[in-house]
Amino acid sequence: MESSAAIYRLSALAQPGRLAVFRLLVRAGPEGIPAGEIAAAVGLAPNTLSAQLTILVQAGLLSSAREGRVIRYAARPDALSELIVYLMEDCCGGRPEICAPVQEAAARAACCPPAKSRARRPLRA
Amino acid sequence: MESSAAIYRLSALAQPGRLAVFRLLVRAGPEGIPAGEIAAAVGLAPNTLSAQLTILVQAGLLSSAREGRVIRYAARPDALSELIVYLMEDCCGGRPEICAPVQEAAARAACCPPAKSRARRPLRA
DNA sequence: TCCATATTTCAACGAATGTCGAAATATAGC
DNA sequence: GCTATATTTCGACATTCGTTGAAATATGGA
Repeated sequence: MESSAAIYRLSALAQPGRLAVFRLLVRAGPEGIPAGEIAAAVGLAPNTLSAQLTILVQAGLLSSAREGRVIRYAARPDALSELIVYLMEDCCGGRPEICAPVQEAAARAACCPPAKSRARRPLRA
Repeated sequence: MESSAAIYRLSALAQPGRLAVFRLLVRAGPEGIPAGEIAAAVGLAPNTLSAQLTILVQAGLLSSAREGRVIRYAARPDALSELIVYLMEDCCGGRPEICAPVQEAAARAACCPPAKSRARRPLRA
């Protein structure tokens, strides 16, 4: 992931309204939520929310799809993966004890059993 | 983790200079780097860097320790864990296939073999 | 004590950001 | 075509943010 893309995603998330929207949509899953319902849920004016949604979409964090009169927004899990990987890059540099807790925390947060234990090769060191 | 703390950390990272500093210190490990060397590495004026370091410290992302005339700054891995966990919270809601890729990506990014395979209980569904 | 080095603090400036009201656009149903 | 609903776009405003130059503080050594 490129540095500038990471900045866009981080600053998109670094605002109370947008973070609330993103977390709401992460919880909502792939079906997403129409803009109007999002506005009601997070307590933002429709036009204000529209501006924030635009920023989240441009950052790649959300996808949008029109369904008749409503537009559904959904979180893009890949965008989150990429950002996390970028932030953790080279985080141990040969000292596994440093980033192992980070890894474990991420695994726990994922709140589901590991898909299948695939071969894990240490990239460095 | 509290929402406001997450906002502080995200906006601390959402700026090119600060993100460069944080990543540099993540790579540098627990020994950290003196402020002057950081300034030279990322190409910021000492006073500008000082302001950015203050923001990163206040967000809890860095620790600082004076050593004689220099002040060493180091990344706090726990702060990153907490932020990642917060962003991934409830990310699957009963649909493991959604966040499993995120979890695997995080595990790969950690670039070291899993510390020890401790019991992994699915938190939800 | 005096000086050099390392870092921070202060005040000020231009640029970017978030929110609001009003108007515009898009879709569905009659 | 007309009306109602859903959402976006536009223009303006106050606020916040990042950088700069100058001055201040802290530490170590002669």
